[in-house]
Amino acid sequence: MPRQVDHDQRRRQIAEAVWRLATCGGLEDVTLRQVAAEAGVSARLLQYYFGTRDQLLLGALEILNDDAERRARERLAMLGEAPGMHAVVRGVLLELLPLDAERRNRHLVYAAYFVRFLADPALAEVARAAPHALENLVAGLIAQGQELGQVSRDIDAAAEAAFLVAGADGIQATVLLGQRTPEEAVVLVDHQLARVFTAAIGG
Amino acid sequence: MPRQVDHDQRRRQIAEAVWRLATCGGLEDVTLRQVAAEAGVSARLLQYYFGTRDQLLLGALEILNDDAERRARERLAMLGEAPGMHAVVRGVLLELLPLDAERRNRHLVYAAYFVRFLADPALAEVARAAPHALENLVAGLIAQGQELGQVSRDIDAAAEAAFLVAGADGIQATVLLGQRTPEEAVVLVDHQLARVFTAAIGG
DNA sequence: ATTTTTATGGTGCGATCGAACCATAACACC
DNA sequence: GGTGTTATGGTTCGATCGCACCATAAAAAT
Repeated sequence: MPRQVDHDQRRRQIAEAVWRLATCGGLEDVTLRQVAAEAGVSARLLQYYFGTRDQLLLGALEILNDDAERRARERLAMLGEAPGMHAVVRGVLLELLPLDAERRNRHLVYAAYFVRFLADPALAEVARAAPHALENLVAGLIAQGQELGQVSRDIDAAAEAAFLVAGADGIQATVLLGQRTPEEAVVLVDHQLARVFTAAIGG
Repeated sequence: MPRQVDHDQRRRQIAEAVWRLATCGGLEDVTLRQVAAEAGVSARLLQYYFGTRDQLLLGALEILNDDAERRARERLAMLGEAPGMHAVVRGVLLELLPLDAERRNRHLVYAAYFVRFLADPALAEVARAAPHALENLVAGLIAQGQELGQVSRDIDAAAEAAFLVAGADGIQATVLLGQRTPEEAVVLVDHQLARVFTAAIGG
């Protein structure tokens, strides 16, 4: 059935236009007419595929989230088999940094949506799940590292995971603002990881 | 001269209306008419005191920054004389957390402006200075702590300062999103501080 | 072959936006 | 007591917004 594919491709084409506009001028620049022009379709099509403007913003965010999760899984799979706790945690944290255009734009879009997350319940639900799941994932990996002797028993896995994720998130913002290069950001993350994991970086 | 006072009070009154609207719906809700209604003045007055809408957004941000710096100095001064490195660093980091309505609203406004920081050069300049200055301040305090024997010589002051500030910034976001209570945020920051500073919290 | 569904473009309407413009009290200055 | 300057309200205009509505070609279903 090529129909569902076409349908999803159209939605993606429109969603990408939303992202581009949001990264440049925030959500206030994401007007139906501008999105239509950016996507190269008629404004009527936005209504057809998404409905109202709020639903368009919500839909574009859902597609972005799906992309983020899929790409993260791909990159983690590229670490090879049995990658080791250190490498996996590193991979998760690096996913939060704007190391390439794709991740940079993704986090810019999240920033544009941020304030709306607090007011709009529908958006809040979409954004609520991800960060907490990330922390738990990292906490679990650190705890596993403790059982394998790669991490000291002295450290609090949950507290350390929360601060690592939060730190990566904060460093992300500084990179987006141009106050730090992506390379410097990676060095900072690795510095903290080296403290938590006794083994060296190269697995 | 009561005139300058009146002038600044009017600007502040209008700026506060901008902040309130920005925290609720982002910058797209900050329309001239809405700001005028929220501030209880006529729309004409916004033009009189700020000019165009862009200048209004810029002016409101400058007033917010002045407030932030002044309040931070006040709170740091409240630590008493000779507060110790640990307490000062803690005070700086806690200033980044939304521990009360004032700081919460302040960081919400920053979040609403964030994307625009990247596109608008005038706004970028206002936002560029603060974070880097904070990191350098914390790095200097940690280095002082090393000379006083309160901090181990093994740690990298600059790298640790950067990650502490970034971590506090990331934790701030989780608190704003309601994923963590302010109390939990303080615990997380203190956990990291206790690692860096060998002495106990209570100075 | 006809009828329904899908996919697309265009147009128009009421509301709102930013900003320029006009009017005028209140006060300052000489 | 004129005479500017400051501080304020109101009105209006062209542009744009979100969106409802209408038309229709292509495809699917019957």
